[in-house]
Amino acid sequence: MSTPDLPPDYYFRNFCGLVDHVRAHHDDLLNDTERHQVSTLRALPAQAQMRYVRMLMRRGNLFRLDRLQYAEIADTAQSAQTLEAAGLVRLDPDLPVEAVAGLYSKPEWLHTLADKVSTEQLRALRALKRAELDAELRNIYSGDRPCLPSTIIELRQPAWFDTFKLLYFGNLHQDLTEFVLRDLGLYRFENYRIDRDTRLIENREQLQELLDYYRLRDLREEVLAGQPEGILEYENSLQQLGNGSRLLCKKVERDRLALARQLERLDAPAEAVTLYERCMAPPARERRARLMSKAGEIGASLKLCGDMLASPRSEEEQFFAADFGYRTARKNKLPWPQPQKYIPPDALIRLDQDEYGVEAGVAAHLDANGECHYVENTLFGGIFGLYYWDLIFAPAAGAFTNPFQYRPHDLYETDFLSLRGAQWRDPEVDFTRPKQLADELIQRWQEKQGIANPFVAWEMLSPELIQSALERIPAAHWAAVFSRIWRAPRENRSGLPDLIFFPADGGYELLEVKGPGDRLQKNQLRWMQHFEAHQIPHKVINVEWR
DNA sequence: ACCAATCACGCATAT
DNA sequence: GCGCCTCCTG
DNA sequence: ATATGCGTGATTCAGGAGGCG
Ligand SMILES: [Mn+2]
Ligand SMILES: [Mn+2]
Repeated sequence: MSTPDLPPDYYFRNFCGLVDHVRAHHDDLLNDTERHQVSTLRALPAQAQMRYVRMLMRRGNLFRLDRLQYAEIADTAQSAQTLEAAGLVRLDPDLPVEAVAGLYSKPEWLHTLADKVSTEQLRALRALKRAELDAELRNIYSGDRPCLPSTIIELRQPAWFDTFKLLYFGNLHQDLTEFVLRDLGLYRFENYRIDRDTRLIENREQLQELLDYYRLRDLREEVLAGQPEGILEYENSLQQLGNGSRLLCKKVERDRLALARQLERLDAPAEAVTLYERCMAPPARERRARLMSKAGEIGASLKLCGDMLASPRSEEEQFFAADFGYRTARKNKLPWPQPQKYIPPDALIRLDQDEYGVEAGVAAHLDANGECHYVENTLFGGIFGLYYWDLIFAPAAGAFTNPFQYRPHDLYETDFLSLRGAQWRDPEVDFTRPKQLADELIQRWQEKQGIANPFVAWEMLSPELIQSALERIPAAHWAAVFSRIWRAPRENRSGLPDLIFFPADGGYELLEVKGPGDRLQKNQLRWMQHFEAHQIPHKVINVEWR
C-alpha cells in the first residue's frame, strides 16, 4: 500500500499543534519551569526548534551531533548553539564514560582506545561482549573524562514534554507518532466533536499524580522480576501517589492486582492477600477466596464467596463464587447450593490436519452444506459498532478531548448509556426490517471504513456477511446479544464463537471449534449459557485429527 | 487499546 | 557473511 | 478418566539501517 508524502517539516507541525493546543487550553495547569521552557523554545528560529524536536522524538537525552543530520535542518552547528544559548541543551557536557558509552559502537571504542591501552589489552577488549566492554570502560577511565571524536549534545530536562503529552492525550502511551500514522492513513479516527469545556485532568494535583505514576511505572517491570520486598515497596509508593482522580485510581488498581498476583507466584500469600484487600476490582476477591481456601480458612473463604454472590462486581466473579463455593463446601462436607452447570450441545468432526488451523478447516468442511464464516468476536462486535456508531461517538460532556481517541473516555462507565438517551435505538425494532437496516449498515461500513472503533474489526467484515447475518438472525437474537454487550461492553466484547454457519436451507448456527486438547474458556461458556437462555442456536464442534 | 488483552496450546495438579 | 535485535523513519 | 489451574506464545504500521554475536 502506498502512503502519501508528508511535508519535510511534518513532525514540527505536529509538535506545534500539540504544544500550542496545551498552551491554549491547559496553561493554568503548567508550572513555571514548563511554561518557561516552552515559551523559550517557541521563540527560537524554526531550525533550532526543529533540531530540538528531532531530539525529543528520539530515545535518550544524549546524542552525537554527527548523528543528528537531517536534510530539512541546514545549519547543524548554529541551531545547536542557539539551543545552548537558550539553556535548552548542553554541548559537550561533562560526563563520565558510562553515560556516553552507548553512543559509540564497539569498533569505535576500540579505535579511540588504540592509543590509550596496549595492543594486547586491545585484543582482549575486542573479545568482550558489549555489556562487558561498557563495564570495562569504567575501569579503564576510572573517573577520567574520555576524549570523544564528536560533539555531544544533551537535552536539558525534556520532562516538560511528558506533561504536554499527558495533557493532550490524557495518557503517556500515545505520542507524536499518532499524528504521523494518521496522516499516512494507517490510523483513522472518527471526526467527533471535541469538548473543550470539560477537561480530563482538572488541576495540578491530578496532573502531578499521573506524572508521578508514570515515572514510577518505569520501574515496574524490574520490580515484578524481583523479590517480594521490592514489590511491597513499590506498592507502597503507588499508595502514596495520592487519592485524587479516577484516572489514577484505575491505573493503580490494575497494577496492584498484578503485583499481588506476582506475590502469589513468589509464594508470599499473606502479602498477596494484603494487597488484594486494597482492591475493589475483580479478581481481587476471587484470589482471596482461593488463597484462604488453600490456607485452610474454609469458613472465611465461603463467607467471601457468599459476599460475591450477594453483590457480584462482575459476571465472572459471580460464576466463580457459585462454582468455587460449591466445590470447597463439598470438599469439607458443608452445605452449599449446587450451581446449575450448563453443558452446551456438541458434535465431533474428524478432519485431515491442514496448515490453516482448525477453525478454517471446520469452516471449509461446512461450506459444502452452506456458507461458513470464521468471525470470532468480529461479527456481533462489528454489527454492534456500526449500528450504535452515532451513539458511541455522540458528543457528551468530557467524552472526547483530542482527535486521537478510538472511543469516548467514558465508554466503560456505568452511566454511559443513560447519558446518551437521545441516541438510543432499540434493536428489537430496527432488526425486524433487515433489508432496510442492512442498507444503512453497509453504507456506514463504506463511509467509516477503517475508522477506529473498539467494536469493529474492519478486515473481517464485508457487505455480504452483513447482509447474510441480518437476513438470517432474528431481531430478538440481536437484541439479546447487544443487551449483554451493553451490560459490560469491555468484558462481553470477547468470548463469542469462532464460526457462524448459514445452512443452505435457512437459519444459522454459532459454532465454537475446539481442537484436540482445547476447551471452552469461561467467557465462551457464559456466552453459550446466554445463547441457551435466548434460544440462539449454538454448538461446540470438537475436532479429531484422522 | 496503555508491553496488553485475547485466543490456542501444553503442562501440572486435583478429583 | 548470516540472523536477530533495537532504533528510527514517514 | 475428567476436571481445573496456571504458564506459554503470537500478535499489534511496514520497512530500513546498523550493531552485535
Ligand atoms: Mn477462537
Ligand atoms: Mn475455538
